[in-house]
Amino acid sequence: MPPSLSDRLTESILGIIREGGLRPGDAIPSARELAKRFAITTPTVREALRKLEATGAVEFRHGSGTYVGPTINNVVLANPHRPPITRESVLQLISARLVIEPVVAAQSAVARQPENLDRLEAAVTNALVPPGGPAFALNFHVELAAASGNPLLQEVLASLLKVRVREQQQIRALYDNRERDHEEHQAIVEAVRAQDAVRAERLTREHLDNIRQAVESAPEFS
Amino acid sequence: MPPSLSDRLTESILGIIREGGLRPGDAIPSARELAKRFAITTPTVREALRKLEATGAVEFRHGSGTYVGPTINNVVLANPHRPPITRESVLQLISARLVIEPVVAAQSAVARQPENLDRLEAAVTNALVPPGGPAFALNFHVELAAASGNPLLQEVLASLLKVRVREQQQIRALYDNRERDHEEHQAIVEAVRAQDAVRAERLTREHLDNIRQAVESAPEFS
DNA sequence: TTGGCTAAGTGATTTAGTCAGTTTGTGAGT
DNA sequence: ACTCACAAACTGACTAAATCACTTAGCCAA
Repeated sequence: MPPSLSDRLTESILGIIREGGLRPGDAIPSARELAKRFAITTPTVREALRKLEATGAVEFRHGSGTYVGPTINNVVLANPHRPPITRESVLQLISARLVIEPVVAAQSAVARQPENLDRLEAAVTNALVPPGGPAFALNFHVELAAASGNPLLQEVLASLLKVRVREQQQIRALYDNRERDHEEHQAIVEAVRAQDAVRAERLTREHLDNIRQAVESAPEFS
Repeated sequence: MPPSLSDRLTESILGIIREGGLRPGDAIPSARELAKRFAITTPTVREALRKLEATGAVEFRHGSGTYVGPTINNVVLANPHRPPITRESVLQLISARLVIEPVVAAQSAVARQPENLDRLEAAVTNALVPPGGPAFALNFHVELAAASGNPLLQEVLASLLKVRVREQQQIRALYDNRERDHEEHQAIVEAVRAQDAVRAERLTREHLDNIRQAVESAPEFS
């Protein structure tokens, strides 16, 4: 089964982006322009662009243009069409994080890189901004993975945590533990800064265990 | 900015699939049927379906129909539009796996579940089938994660390893270590079966370290 | 300088149709 | 009764030519 025209088109458009050295935020040629260039019609171009949109490779801005998306260089992604959250899936998520995050924290402690530590600090302080604040607040757990120096680990954690944002408000409404979170985050940062991998790992495990207990003790949510 | 018609449409189609209890492989209504049902036109429906196709939520079969895809219930995905492989990205991948997989193996050892162990055994033996064999061969490392009992860990590993298939042939051509792999896989399985988490973790780390050394000592590839 | 208007460019969607595969059932031939 | 060939009927793939909606930039007047 030969790849469809739409498939080849997505590859061609990605080629335009990559060979052109375009980065997230840059504009790509308009749909009409692409249609003319490939000698096809606009609906076909739009199908290809929609596929790229689904994976965050491009973004549409009505009336303005089409732009390179933030996750075009990602290797793994959070499924934008993932199933709705259930209590079970939340606990599964925390279990998975309990396996992965402590060793990632340990890795960050040994691979300490000054510039990433700064971002980690910022994430800790951002955590105390009131809800409704800027949406681009750094996420502590994602930055903790970023401090490992391996962008893949950051992607994995970011993808896993994107699931959470849907229900973040619900959980916070049930159990607002932001102050406690903040203290525990700060302790982890100190361990990472001290390059104490064992302590960073233990503190992260305890931190996530606390979160799990909070969720387990919370009543049902939709 | 209100969600576009296309966005709402993808959600509606997902609703049809989920409320209808459809599972991967099942057929969904034809594009014309969906267009009629939502009182819109087929190009619009196709855009929405293409978005779902990009994430593996649906699959097209020309002349036959549209079907529910294999990854519709995934939380994380391998980016189908990921950037081309480089030597650096391969080493990054192995580094990330070196962080994650050993603890996952340890988790599988403690969470031992008989039925998953059977699949793990099958994956080990499948590894020796000659190249060109069935494409649906179980992957040892994915099944090792599946044995942890947490489907999220399986998804993460499967997504990370999907990157590898593109270059798998290249690596194998440069350094065919299937027999050695097989021995090491078998040793890991035995540790898991014995519920020896510490040994499973150590063996997995050593195994990945060997792979890393093989890649590092290999000459450049495109 | 500021404000509002306008025109060009862009995405969003429609309408109507053709082409190209797949599936299924029917009927002729055995 | 069985089998094979073939013809609908259904499906996705794509085209063609518009119109609507939104954004941006420029211009002009207050």
